[in-house]
Amino acid sequence: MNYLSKVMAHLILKNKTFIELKPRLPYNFDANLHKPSHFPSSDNLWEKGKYWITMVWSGKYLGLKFEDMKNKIKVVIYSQKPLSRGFIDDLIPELMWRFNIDQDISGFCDKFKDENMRLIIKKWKGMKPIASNSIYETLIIYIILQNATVRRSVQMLENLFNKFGKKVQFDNKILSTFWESEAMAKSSEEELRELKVGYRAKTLMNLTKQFANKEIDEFELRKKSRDEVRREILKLYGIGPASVEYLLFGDFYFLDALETIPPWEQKILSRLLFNKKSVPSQKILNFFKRYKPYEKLAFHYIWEDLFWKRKHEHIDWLEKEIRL
DNA sequence: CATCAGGGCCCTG
DNA sequence: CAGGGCCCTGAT
Repeated sequence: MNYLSKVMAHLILKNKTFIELKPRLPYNFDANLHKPSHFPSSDNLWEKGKYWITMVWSGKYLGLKFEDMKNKIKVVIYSQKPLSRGFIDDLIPELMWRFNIDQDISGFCDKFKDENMRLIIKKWKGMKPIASNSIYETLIIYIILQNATVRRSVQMLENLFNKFGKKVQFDNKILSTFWESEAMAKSSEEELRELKVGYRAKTLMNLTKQFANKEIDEFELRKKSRDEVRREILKLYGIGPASVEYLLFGDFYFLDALETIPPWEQKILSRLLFNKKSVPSQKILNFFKRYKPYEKLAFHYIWEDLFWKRKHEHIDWLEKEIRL
């Protein structure tokens, strides 16, 4: 296969399987499937009440379409060929986990009555952390976030998609997919560097090999406590306190895990909460203690509320803190 | 032009 | 435990 035909070949996913998921209430479809603070990537697409994302699962490339049906979620699973009953039976619990369909956060939504949080909860009640991806894929994203501006992170991820992933066509969309760790493990640090990932090539390769060698078991990790997960993940080369902070909340759904505030978030929260240029991060951490045991979830509500606002109103000071 | 910092982390001394 | 180096890119 020559280079051109590889680039052009989209997988056509025309087989459809319909399922319905029943989310635990309170549940907010749009606030869960779209996080405006995240950078855009070509493996997913959101519009009000609808969400498309690709998935690599058990060696198959899938397209998922979610639709908001009030208190249930309609999911269409697109695939190249019909899916077996067994395949679907394995997939459903994974969707339940990845899209955090069943977590109960009513304790948080009902508990806090301070003026600021009350108004934010009123808007976003039912917003939860969402992994959307496997832990391998998520760690890749965290690595390309490190020490880079948004534009560069986007560029790195798209380069990786184009080299190692596929393009799939379903429901009139063409989206990128991630890849299986084995595909990247066959590559080399030098080849990765050509994709402009810089010194992260070493980190990506290292991580990829550990997954390809099955040294990390995502499903076992999900059963462990917050501190066990933190310890295990920090052992990984290239994953430090900032990345693990995101991971514990965003992928393992620990709602209290708030221990470090990265510098750029510190600047934004200093302004938002204290109307000052730079407040010590300890002071910010102390502020969130009032939301115990939901410190990180409270952070998430405040953070995403700000970025939802940014979608339809210009916030001058915020724009200056977001380095594109 | 050159220099520098940026959604960090590792390694060294 | 502080601080230099790391790839690349756009800002200054």
